Amino acid sequence: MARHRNSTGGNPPESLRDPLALRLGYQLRRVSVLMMADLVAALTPTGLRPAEITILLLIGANSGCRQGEVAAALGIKPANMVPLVARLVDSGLVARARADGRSHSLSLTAKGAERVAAIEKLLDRHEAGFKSRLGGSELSGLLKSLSKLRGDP
Amino acid sequence: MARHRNSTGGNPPESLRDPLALRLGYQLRRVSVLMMADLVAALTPTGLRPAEITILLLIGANSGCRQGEVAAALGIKPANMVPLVARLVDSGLVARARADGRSHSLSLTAKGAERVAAIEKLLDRHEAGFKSRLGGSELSGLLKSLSKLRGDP
DNA sequence: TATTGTTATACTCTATAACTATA
DNA sequence: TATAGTTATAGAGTATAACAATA
Repeated sequence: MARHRNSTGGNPPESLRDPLALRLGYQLRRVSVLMMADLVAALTPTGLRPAEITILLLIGANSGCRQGEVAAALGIKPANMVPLVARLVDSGLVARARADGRSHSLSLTAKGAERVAAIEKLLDRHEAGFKSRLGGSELSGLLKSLSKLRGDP
Repeated sequence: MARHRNSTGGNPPESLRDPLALRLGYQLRRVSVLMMADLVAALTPTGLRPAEITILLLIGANSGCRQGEVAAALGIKPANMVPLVARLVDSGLVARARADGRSHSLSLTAKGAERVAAIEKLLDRHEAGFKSRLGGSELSGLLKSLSKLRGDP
């Protein structure tokens, strides 16, 4: 049951029918991948990856928090936090102190705080490019919908 | 500049401050990951992965389309299509025919068409669980916003 | 010469299991 | 005994480069 492309000499269709257009999960993923690729490109000059900047931002807003708290908040497995945090410590952006012998408390160094300020601006610019595609009041509704999808009441 | 958790005998805060709450890209990604995990769980009985079902759905809606068209429509690299399509062919779900010696035209087998019908129902149920978290008219607005973010005018 | 598909491969992200040490 | 972090490793997903065959 083929489409018999060009079998009658007609022009081929310019694009395929899209059965995924109304699939919420698929559309979310495509947009997420698109924004992630743009973010990675924007982060290139910093030498940091997306997961690392989320860690930096979270520590910046919660100085002295424990490593496990950061992992839980970001949905990162504790085992995967280890090399991420180690790299941030090695880069001189994060200070790691023993909190009680079995837990680490994390905070930004002065250099890390500077870097976070620069990253915030970079993120503002990165997101502005996408937000400009939305109507004036559309963004807040979108964020609210996303929050509901995550399970917030 | 630590928070001095419990240093005055107070209770620790139940959660961290979230500097990512208003970051569109981050919130999109968290929801996308959440839905993807639910989808993977829902797909377990089928033995198929998300990328494979998108290929099946696209072929189902565009019988006879070329492999490269499917790759382009789904944002999959041609090199990565090869093992995906091969597995679907081996499973007896997809028929691959030479279209013009250098291109393959793809279509569903009878078994593949049956499977797609079942998958559509499975996807309906999967997405219904999330859509139920949204208000009545919220979904269409959300899909429209996502379409704009992808660059559609 | 440009296009379609393929092969091989490498890199990132994520997941699990087993371990150490501390409470 | 439960918790926090660590180590090692495996898997999935995705990326590039080089190639063959065909238009």
